[in-house]
Amino acid sequence: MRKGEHTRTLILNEAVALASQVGLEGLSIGSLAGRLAMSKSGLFAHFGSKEDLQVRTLRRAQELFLEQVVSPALKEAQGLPRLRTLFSNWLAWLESNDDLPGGCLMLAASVEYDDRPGAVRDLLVAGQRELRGAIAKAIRLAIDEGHLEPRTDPWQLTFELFGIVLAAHHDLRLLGDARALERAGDALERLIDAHRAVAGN
Amino acid sequence: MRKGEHTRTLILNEAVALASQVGLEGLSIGSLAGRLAMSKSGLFAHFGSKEDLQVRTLRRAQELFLEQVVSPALKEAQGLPRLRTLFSNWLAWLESNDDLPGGCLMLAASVEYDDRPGAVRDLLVAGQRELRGAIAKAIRLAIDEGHLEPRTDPWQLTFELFGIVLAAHHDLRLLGDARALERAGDALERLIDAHRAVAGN
DNA sequence: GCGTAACACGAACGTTCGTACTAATGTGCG
DNA sequence: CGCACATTAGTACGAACGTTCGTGTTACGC
Repeated sequence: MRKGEHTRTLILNEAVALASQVGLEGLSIGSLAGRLAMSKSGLFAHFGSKEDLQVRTLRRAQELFLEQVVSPALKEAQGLPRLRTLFSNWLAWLESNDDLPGGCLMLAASVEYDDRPGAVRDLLVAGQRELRGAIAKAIRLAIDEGHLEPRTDPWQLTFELFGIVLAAHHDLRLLGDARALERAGDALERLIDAHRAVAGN
Repeated sequence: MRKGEHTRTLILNEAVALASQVGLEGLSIGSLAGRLAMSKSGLFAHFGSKEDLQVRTLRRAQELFLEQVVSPALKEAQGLPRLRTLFSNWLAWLESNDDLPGGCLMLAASVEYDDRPGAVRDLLVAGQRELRGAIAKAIRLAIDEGHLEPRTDPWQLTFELFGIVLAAHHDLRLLGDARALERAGDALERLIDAHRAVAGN
């Protein structure tokens, strides 16, 4: 009973790493089993289907993102400190190759499944909506704290901040440009600054 | 001699459309042949290998992008008019589902191949470098024309503008958010405005 | 209009894919 | 220790993959 869940977690961690490189569709049960030195059928028994494996893998990645990016930011004080921590954690997440040697799995899967209806896509959309909501909420709190201008549109600013993260991910992964993080940091800071309240922090 | 090239063009156009939905890796010779009502082997004869098909498909997409986005912009006057046209064409390209029912193939392939060395990745990187250079050059010209502040960093601004396009593509495709283009337009305008020279256009 | 080269086809190859069954392990409780 | 069950391995399947080959069938230059 307990052994099973343990190995399943082991499988999912490896699945996250592998899928970040070859994509959720390219993630094959055979190659995953090979990496873990176990049989294909033995691994498959933990999941009812490939789609189930894909969904669980994606959920594991979302968990990791929550643990490493969102939750630590929520421990910071409301307003700009929290907002800044959120995005600096996010940039660190893009760079960290511990769990995701192939880049952010959610971003990769978003492109891969934007045209493929199904459970994976639904999960991606739900996760994205949740994240966007969290960012917008953090912005709203920063407005309430008097850090950002009251006329700031939280959803628009969320959109633009997200774009900077996407650009950083792209340049980091495809172009291997180490300056991408620096550029992203500058861009974030300037964008926030443009919405700063006059007497703000 | 001529017949062959004609059908090959037909194949590549269909390949671009299909690959935009399922990715360059998901693009299978069998399904592509099925769409064109021709045999798998007959289609394969036009390309020495699958990688060759992938490379040619990507090149065709790059051609289309040049024709529909970059070239028309180069006909505009140097400076902000050209820069604005470039990005408004780009946003229209993201939206247009004529040739690319599954979104921009280059953006999809960038995520798919950011970890896969080979001819496809090399072509992607080269195309991206070329595009970035063209944008940075357009920005430099806008500075020379006195439209943008001289202290503007062309590469940094290129990075940030590109991020807005990425965010638009993401929201448009994954979330199906129709407001994405509007948001992107606002963001682009405000970003350009922030770098506008005091006596600028 | 004929001959030849270019083109398309169908069949088959070896592999790998996801999945289904069955048999042999291994684990943990009484 | 031994029983019951959860967990792994083994094997087999049909389908799809990229690729090769041999053979018809068109199109085009002379």
